[in-house]
Amino acid sequence: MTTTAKPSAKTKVLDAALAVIRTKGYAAATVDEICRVAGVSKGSFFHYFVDKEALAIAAAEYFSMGAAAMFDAAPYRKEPDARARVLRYVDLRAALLRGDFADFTCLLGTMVQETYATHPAIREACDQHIRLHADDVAQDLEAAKRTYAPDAPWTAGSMALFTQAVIQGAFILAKAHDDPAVAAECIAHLRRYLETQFPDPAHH
Amino acid sequence: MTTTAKPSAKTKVLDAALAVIRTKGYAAATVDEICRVAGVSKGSFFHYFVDKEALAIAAAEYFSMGAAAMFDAAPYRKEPDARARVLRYVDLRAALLRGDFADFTCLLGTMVQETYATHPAIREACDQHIRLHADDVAQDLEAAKRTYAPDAPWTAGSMALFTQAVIQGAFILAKAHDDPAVAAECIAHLRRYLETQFPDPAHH
DNA sequence: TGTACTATACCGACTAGGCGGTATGGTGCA
DNA sequence: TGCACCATACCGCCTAGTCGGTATAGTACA
Repeated sequence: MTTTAKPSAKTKVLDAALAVIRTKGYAAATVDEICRVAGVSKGSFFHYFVDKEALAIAAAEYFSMGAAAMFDAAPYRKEPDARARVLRYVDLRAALLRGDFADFTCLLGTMVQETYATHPAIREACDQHIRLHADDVAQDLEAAKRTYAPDAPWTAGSMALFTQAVIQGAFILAKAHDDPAVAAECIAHLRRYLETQFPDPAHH
Repeated sequence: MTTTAKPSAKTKVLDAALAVIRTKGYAAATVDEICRVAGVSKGSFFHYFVDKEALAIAAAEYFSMGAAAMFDAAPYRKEPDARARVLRYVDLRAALLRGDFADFTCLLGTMVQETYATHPAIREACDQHIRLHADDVAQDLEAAKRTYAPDAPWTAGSMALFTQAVIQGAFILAKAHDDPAVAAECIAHLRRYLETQFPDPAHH
């Protein structure tokens, strides 16, 4: 994709919003700072977004669409076996833990923590996009379940949400300890759980 | 304990801070609102806390100590078998998902998300207290591992952090979907994982 | 016992600055 | 000429934090 040819002011604001909000949260992210980081005037900002809350909702969608495009284009998608696809998805999530926290942590999880009670529209947007991604994961899980664990006592949807919970929680612990390695360990446990729930006949 | 006889202004502020920060996050929680909820003047607030950041750090400790006392007094602590103790801890975490989100979600996870980059002292306090609790869990896990899974490829410490990650992530998903049941499902998966990692000879 | 002094707990009006948001006007392109 | 886009100056409110002060209780000493 990389539509870096002519980044419009709107796109620059959205990119800046991702960076700033992921670093300091929604409430502490000021419109002025987002404009400064975007290299855009306040007039431009309010030309595209009626208020700060609207930016947050747009940023949630922007983040979600970007992530979806990225996962959709990832090589693991071509893996024919559903079980392997699930595990490779988890491996990809672990491999993404590089660079600053603002580069790999989840905007949705960060925002919803502090807005769920005060900004219902933001909460709703975060929920929607988290579930959009979880549904993608659930499709692979469903396929893998049919083949490898047809009688498992959980649904693919529930397992998909669990994967997202582990990832979100891993981000929190990593931020707290200031070390992405903590998140990697958590994802390793998630992988082990999935392996046990989808017993591989080849390794039996 | 229940020293509810004469709640000092300081204690009232700390209780109010827990409620307000868990509802709207650190940045959006204003000193004025915390004072209002506490029924205390602003003068009292700054008599006990040099600034808002100091309150956050004190609140982290207050929350942590309260939680530690609660878990320490919980009946599952008397369970002689370490494996059962671990599982009953998880069951307790699930049982606690009652009432408003501000009643059962974690202050530390909420605060660290939005302060890790901007308030190092708060980040440090959250990390310290998360790990304090994780260390308690790790002790039971270590004992269970010795008996039920001596050759498992993970450490008790790593597994303890994983349990906390699942719980933190479960809170995020529950807030996003506005339904604590989501968190309960996640914790059920965590329980299943622990069961597989500590194979029970009785059920074999 | 009474009195002077000190320390601690607490109060609420106030300030200075930062905040989200607005008003107005300029610029480039159809 | 009109419109989309962008810039700057500005506004009013809200914020964390300050400051001068009061109430209460304990202590020292005659």
